Amino acid sequence: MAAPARNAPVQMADIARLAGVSVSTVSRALSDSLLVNAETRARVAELARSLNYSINIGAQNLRLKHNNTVAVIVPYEADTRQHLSDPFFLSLIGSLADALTERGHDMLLTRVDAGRLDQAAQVFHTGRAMGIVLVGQWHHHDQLNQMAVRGVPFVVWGAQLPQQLYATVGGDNLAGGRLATAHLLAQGARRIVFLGDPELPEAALRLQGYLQAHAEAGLKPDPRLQRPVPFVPERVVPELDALQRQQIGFDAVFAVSDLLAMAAISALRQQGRGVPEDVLVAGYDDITLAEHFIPALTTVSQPISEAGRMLVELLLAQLAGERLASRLLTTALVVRKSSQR
Amino acid sequence: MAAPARNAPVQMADIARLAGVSVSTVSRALSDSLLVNAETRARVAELARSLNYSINIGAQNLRLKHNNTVAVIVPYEADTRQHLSDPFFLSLIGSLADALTERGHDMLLTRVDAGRLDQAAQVFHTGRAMGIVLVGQWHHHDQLNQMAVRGVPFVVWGAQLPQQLYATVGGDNLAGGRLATAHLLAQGARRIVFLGDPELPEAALRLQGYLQAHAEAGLKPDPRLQRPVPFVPERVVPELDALQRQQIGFDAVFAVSDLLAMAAISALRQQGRGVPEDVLVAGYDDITLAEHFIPALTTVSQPISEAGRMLVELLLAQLAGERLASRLLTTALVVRKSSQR
DNA sequence: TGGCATGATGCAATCGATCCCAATCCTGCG
DNA sequence: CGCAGGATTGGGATCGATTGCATCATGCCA
Repeated sequence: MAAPARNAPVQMADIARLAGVSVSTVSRALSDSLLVNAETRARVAELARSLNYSINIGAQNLRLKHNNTVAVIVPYEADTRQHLSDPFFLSLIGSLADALTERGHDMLLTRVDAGRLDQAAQVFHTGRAMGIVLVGQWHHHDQLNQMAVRGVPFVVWGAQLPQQLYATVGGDNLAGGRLATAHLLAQGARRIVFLGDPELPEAALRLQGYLQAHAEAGLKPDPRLQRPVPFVPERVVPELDALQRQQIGFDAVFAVSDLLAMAAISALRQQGRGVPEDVLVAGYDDITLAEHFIPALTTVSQPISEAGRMLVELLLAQLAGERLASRLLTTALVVRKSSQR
Repeated sequence: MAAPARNAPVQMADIARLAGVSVSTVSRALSDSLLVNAETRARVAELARSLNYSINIGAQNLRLKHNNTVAVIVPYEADTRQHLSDPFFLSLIGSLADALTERGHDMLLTRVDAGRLDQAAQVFHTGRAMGIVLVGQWHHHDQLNQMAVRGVPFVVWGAQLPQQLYATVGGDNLAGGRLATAHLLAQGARRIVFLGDPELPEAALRLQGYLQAHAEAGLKPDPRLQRPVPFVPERVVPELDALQRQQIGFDAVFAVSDLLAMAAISALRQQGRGVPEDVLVAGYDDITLAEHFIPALTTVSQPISEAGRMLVELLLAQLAGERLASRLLTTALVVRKSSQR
């Protein structure tokens, strides 16, 4: 058994003493500097290994004034005390973790109150992270512009807005909304419910796509079919019930997230209406389960792992001084059972 | 507009100069020390606020030799290059993020090759984190015991094993397996397929529960019904096809994860067998979608957010010097459509 | 009026690394 | 034999904070 080096945070000084050299030399040796004699270098390296030494990153960062951790910040709505649960965001976090690990960066996962989004900058100002990836929907354009002006390096997953001073990566929400809607129309649907909160830039763009598709088909959708529900599955049932009560007919549903779409299908079932027999449904995100859901869910896929890589790439570019433009990722319609009679 | 403090990492020295006092005083003032005159204290605080100063955590940690970030480590299988996608683990990560945020800790999310699990300790030895939460299935009991011996503070989400020197938090897998199986038996099933890889301690325990339930009912399950599939939905189809080809009949399926269960339902559909009419199915985890799946999925729920809190609690206790025992979280059977004729 | 307790502040060492600037040793050449 | 110059190595300042101890002014009491 190896020595149980219990309370022994080995450090350079220890190695130096044991090797009979100075800390300077140890430091150089461990960073493979050619300035130190090959033999000494080997001896020090060996000693370090056998002592199970690992450098103190904090001290190193302080001295070098650098830092390779990236903060991934997920805002939450303080009022709903909403927890981290939407599969899409979780997947995005997973993909960010993968992308960052691949490039040798650490990932700090933090949550902040969406109302105090400027707090996000703290993680940068305190030197905990070199840059920030902001994940999630938000209504806080201005706060973000402020942060950008203050020189905080960050990128955002979300929609592109006019006058934005920061870089975003996001799916092409307009195209996505248009694709899904056009598909439903092509399948014969004429009264398509839109489920989503247009207060959020991403949902708003999808709604625009929805309207555009109608226009292209020479149709004008009934505005009563646009139902502003937040990203909360529980809110879907009452919405559909309301439609029924108000006798507003519909033959299809386009939801801004798969979670909402699935909740809708389930609610329709309760009402005794089958999908896709009676109502066609399309969702958004293409989460893992969309495919396995019954009926398999037609949806707009967002390239999640590309999103992670892209966000990281943009952030790193920004840190390197370049200023890359925002990226619009192409979204694709995935046609499955739920939208085909 | 506030001054765009572009490249100005304000620091104590700056405040000191502007306030006409020494850094010592600033340091004390900002930490509300009674040693400094109330008036000076206020002046310094005000100055700090107006300069938008925030302390450099790295330097502070170095000096104080403390640290409040916790590393959450998700091992991955190097061969499958498996990405972070299982909803259950992602949810667990979410709940950990919540629990840690609540207690004011930072969360470092890291991935390591499951084969080199000892690398996990690096994050501690380099001083990046004060402790570790290890998430996910593993076959690496020994490496973990090693880490424990070396004094690395960590807790594990997983099964309790004999001779383990570290603390775990996990669902009561035995009870879970027993509950689900007993329920299926009570519904009249007699030949229940078990889908899961018993190489993983958690799945093994669920299998044990499966066997126990049979024994309690005075039944002996056909061993050919135990199908070792990894946590990968794609592997389910061939498995069920094989059963069909080999003419091994069955009237129910118990899968060790909801993802597998859903894949199974979908595969059965392909074979032309309905759930629950022809085959009863139960899953495990109770992920968000289990409820919305059609048919709604009977499953064993694991208290995810409690899990997050518990893991954090155990880790913090360990860091405080106490050594709390491992925790077995009670699992509950959630009966839904998929298991009821 | 001198002595001393008390309150407020500053100096300088320290945390664990890095790296500039010597200092030392060795070798080769004039 | 002396010295230039290269190869190694060490000393000590530094990164941005914290804190023990010294210092200094003040006020109170004998």
